[in-house]
Amino acid sequence: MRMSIRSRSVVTIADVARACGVGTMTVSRVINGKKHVSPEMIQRVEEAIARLNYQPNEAARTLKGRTSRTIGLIVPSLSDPFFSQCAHAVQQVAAEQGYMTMLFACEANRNVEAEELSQMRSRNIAGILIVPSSENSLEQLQELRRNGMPVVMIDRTFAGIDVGEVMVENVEGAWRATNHLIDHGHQRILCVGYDREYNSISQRIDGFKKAMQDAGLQPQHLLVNRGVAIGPKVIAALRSPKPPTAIFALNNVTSVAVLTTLKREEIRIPQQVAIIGFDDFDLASLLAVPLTAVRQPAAELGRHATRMLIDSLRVGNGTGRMPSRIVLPTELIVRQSCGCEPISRISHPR
Amino acid sequence: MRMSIRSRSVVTIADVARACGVGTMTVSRVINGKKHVSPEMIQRVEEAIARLNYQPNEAARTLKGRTSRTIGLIVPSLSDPFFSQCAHAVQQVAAEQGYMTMLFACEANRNVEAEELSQMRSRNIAGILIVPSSENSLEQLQELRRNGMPVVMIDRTFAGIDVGEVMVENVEGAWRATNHLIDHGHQRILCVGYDREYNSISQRIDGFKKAMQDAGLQPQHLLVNRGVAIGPKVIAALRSPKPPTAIFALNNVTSVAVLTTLKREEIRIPQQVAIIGFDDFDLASLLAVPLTAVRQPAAELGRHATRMLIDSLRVGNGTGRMPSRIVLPTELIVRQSCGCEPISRISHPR
DNA sequence: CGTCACTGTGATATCGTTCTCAGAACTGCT
DNA sequence: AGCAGTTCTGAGAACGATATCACAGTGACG
Repeated sequence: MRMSIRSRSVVTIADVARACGVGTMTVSRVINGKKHVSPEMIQRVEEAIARLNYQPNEAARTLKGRTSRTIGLIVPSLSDPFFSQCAHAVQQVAAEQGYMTMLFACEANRNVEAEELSQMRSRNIAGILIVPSSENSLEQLQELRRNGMPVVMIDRTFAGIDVGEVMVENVEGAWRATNHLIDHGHQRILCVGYDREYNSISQRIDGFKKAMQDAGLQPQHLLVNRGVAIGPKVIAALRSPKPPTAIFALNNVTSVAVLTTLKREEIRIPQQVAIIGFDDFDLASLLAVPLTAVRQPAAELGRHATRMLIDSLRVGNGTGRMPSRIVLPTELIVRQSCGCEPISRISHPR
Repeated sequence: MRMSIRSRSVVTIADVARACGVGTMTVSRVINGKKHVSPEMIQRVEEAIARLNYQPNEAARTLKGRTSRTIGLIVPSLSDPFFSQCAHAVQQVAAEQGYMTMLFACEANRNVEAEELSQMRSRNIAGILIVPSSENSLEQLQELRRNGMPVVMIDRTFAGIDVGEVMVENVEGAWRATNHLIDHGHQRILCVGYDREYNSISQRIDGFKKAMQDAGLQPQHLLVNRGVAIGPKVIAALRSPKPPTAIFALNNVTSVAVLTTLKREEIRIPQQVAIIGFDDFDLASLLAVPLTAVRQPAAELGRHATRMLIDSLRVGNGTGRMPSRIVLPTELIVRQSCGCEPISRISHPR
């Protein structure tokens, strides 16, 4: 009754030790590259490890107190290319540094986000990267911080929590985009978007306002709650007495929603209304009217955040220190939806 | 010297037991919903768990032999919306079933894929979902299978390995797309794509061939290796003596590459060349010429695969049984790049 | 030659959980 | 009463790795 059908092939450190005729500690020291092992012993052990195809059991290592060498990443969604690019970069950098990534898409569901955070605690996650979706999980994050868990927020922040932050220059980006429209002679510009509760979005709104006010123009806003169809409201605004002649869309999904509606209503861009979006995407240049957009360096965001997190794991294994802040620049990618000539006409084709 | 600066707040099962004045086994039984615990005891323990904010340590559970309740997902890339949608669905279904997802994008790098698989072994992953990128890791997968690890392949398979499979009807999809072009009167159709070594792609090629042969037409192919720019080759073909009048693109990235090139060269779609792509994407309808494409149910693929995997975890905890196979249907989304009228003209707007 | 510092090695305890087994208390049945 | 079969409970041994401590050996230095 002792032998199972298949021995499950679990080679343990003890097996390796036995094969070498040494103690487990010697093997452990070799695995972890610690001092106080003679060269020939290292070789002997390494041979045995290779021969037996031994791999350390991470669960045991984690249990014994070592960091789990796994970082958690929470994003609102993977369908949005901004987040998926970001996630990809995170995963890549983490892997380079010997960390695994545990990925969650919370789909902006508050309870899910909370559940995911609690799962992470359960699993001795080494650190957390999060594009936070709601203030509801702030308390939980605080609690994790207090226990020394490093946390880095990406793209958005909430006040009053000492976490690392990696953001983009939202104010500048929005300011530049708005100015570009103003330079085209637009005076009535509508700022459209969701989720004004996120500071990234509200920063963009600030940038828009500033540009308008600097030009002595009256900013107009159309901000709706998530789940509300924004298209009809845009159409309504366009049919009002003094309609906007340009639209500034505050993010990816807003741009797409607006473009879809404009197309359905056969409203011509940029003749009837110009549009600039915040957050560029791959296919923007292949659209019916190539979209002028503020490019956010999504992958860079992920890379920086991951490095920041892993750095703080390295140094701050004690109390988990050093919340810091990185702000990355954006770039205005001029295509045609703003009213500019096709790029191929004014510069070299590409 | 005993007290650390912060006690790290690790509430263990023993703390809960002590708080209730019972043994740890009783608490364990309550946590796992096992029999032989009195109702009032269950309540007492549950209260203490809530009060102390206790959460079981997954590392310890995993070590003790329980499944790690984590599944691994390997996809070639997250930038491709097909995979990111799929990944999202996986993550969602897994979460519903109480499993976490460990996500990897191997970026079609053979060594990375191998490394990831070995990491998974190390971490007592309960099961593996993979969109395989190369035959190189087949052996490793076999090895894992032999040790009772459930494996489900998504979208592609390789012969000679007994894993679960979730695929789409590639042959039918390609056949239908090709026929649609033939119905438009096209006789010289070029089938373009990468990665012919994947069976999903080769099945699409088969479907294309079959449709052409059924119609008594000569199939033409343009198949290049990954990393090769396909655009120039397409242009060359279009400038040949008897140029194709339609293109069938074998996947997402091919469609986009071809569209980009056609746009740059100012070749009109569908007048100069019609195009249908395999694998639809969100923005296809907003493109300069809305792309007719074969829609693959990416999310469904992920969902089914995850369910299959988790089912096999549930039943086959012994030897890891039941490789099975699911094939999902595709759908031809007719837009305008094939030469059809705009949808809004021939049916209700949407 | 004794003390010290350092290298190389292994026995043992420990991490937090669950499994095994054993016992206590209670039933029901001869 | 005696015995078997429940239900409820807990002590102790795992799981596989690492930290700690102990000990032997080797020079170095006074």
